[in-house]
Amino acid sequence: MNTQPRLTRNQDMVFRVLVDAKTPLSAYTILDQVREFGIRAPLQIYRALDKLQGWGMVHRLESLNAFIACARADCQRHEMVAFAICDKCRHVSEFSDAQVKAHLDNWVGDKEFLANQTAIEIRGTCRACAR
Amino acid sequence: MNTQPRLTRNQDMVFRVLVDAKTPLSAYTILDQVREFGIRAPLQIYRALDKLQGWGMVHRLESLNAFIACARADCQRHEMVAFAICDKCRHVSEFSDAQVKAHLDNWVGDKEFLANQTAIEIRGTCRACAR
DNA sequence: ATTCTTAATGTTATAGCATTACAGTTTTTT
DNA sequence: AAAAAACTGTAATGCTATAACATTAAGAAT
Repeated sequence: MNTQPRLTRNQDMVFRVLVDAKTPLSAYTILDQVREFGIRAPLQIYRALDKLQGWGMVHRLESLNAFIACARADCQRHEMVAFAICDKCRHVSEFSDAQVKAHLDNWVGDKEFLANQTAIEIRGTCRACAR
Repeated sequence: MNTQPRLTRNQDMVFRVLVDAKTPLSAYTILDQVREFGIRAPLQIYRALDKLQGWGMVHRLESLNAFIACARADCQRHEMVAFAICDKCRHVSEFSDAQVKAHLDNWVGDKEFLANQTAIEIRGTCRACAR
């Protein structure tokens, strides 16, 4: 988890696209939106995403194969983060629960498992879509 | 979450492969192992996996795009399940933590989010690989 | 038993997601 | 200025998943 320098051109473009979209985007969708600025290949997107993830500015949603900008103004804190993903409108709520983190930490501690990264993704229907 | 009838030929083959492998397998890896029995197309695997997942006999590991047989002898109970995945040896520990479940239920309850399915996947290094 | 209905199968083609390999450029450090 | 490190560009390829359509098998009802 590196410390974050100034963004490069590609990184900045990718990040802006994700910030503007309120919804998760696949790498190829991002690509489509930056083609007009000269980016042509998927790898250019994936490389930028890797860096942005490393800095905690972007999260990968494993169950969607998609990416979303970090919801928190200050992207420095990296506690355990969880997502509630609406399967109807694709809205994503990001939250972090200290108690959930504590319990999982506890479990892996017991097993002497060295946790690196944790994905918690709840799929379902948000309140707005539930009617 | 259907009730489970007797397995069909394809379902049975796919399930056996997953039970024998102690480690998660991709759909295409499964396919390779059942080609000799006449299965030729990915879709045949995916269809069997869908059913097996519906019956709780197989879990999908979202962060690996892979599948694993349920670790519990009795595959009927479907509480919230979590996985600790070793990135070195690919060993997967399946566990379920009532307290984690309670906290997440709590959170989604507050938000009036209708949870359907929850993935909790901890990536890291297991004890055996940590030396 | 024959019909009706539903579920599962087989096959081809295609869509969507991600990485390897290699060459070149820019930026930072010394 | 030279060396090292980070980033970029491009093409090719590999892995994951589904759409569409035709067929077959299995179970239920009369």
